[in-house]
Amino acid sequence: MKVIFKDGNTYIEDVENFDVAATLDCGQAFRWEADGNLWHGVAFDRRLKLEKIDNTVILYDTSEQDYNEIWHNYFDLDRNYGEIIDRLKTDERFVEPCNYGGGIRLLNQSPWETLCSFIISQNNNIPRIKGIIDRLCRNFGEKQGDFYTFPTPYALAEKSVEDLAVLRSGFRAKYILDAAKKVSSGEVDLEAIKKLSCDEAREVLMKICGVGPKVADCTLLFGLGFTEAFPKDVWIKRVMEHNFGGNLPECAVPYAGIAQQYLFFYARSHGDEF
DNA sequence: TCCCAGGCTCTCT
DNA sequence: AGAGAGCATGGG
Repeated sequence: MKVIFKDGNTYIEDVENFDVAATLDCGQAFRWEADGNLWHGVAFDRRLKLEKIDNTVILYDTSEQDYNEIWHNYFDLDRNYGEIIDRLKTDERFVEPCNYGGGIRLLNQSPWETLCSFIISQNNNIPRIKGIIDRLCRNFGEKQGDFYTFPTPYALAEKSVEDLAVLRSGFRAKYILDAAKKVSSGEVDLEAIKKLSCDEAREVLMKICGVGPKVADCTLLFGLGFTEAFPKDVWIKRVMEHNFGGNLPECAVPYAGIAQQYLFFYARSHGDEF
């Protein structure tokens, strides 16, 4: 991999295991849209347009500083996915999922946005999750040029369930507010729990009303860097039943969250029995 | 129309 | 501890 800054763009050349479309559309983040081969979205209060041409990922209008401070880590470019995939493939059942989804990279997202987004995700479908998050940003985020930032927990903590009716998020509104209150008050310190063990951090997150094991594990995995977190949604539960007898094989345990992404992506398009 | 969605809380055993 | 109802809303 080689990173070049030229004409105001960032070019990531010879990049391995980076399928831009799969990474942005596999259900780990909800603020990315495709316009043909070009993807655009917002993360960490910055707008980004990107696409992959041949084996180069181009981040448009991105300074060296933004790349170094935001996008390099956001796209998890320090991780060697090839090694992880090789290890997973020592178990036959991971071969097809890895071949199919091996271009998915974990997005290291903002902890608060991740927590809030996956609270909204519960018992919901991806198109509607995106719609609710879009309305959340438009109504309570900050307008910056042609986009809206993700609202802070402080901005949301002072709102009421009635205020949030514009989101049409149903029973989840009260959960969003409880999360906003606990995070903004420091009762749940999203930075501090990065230093805890995965189990301890999960326990803290679950103090929020509306955060159970699944939402907590998504937050741990996509927002707090715990690759051993293993979110179990309806798809993964079926995959685990049908193919793994309920337990992950040893080779997947340290990277359970990454393995989970491959299994989720594969199962959604191929069905859960393989 | 019906079923379901990247679940969780509450209640009842 | 485990099972089941109810939850808001709208996409397919």
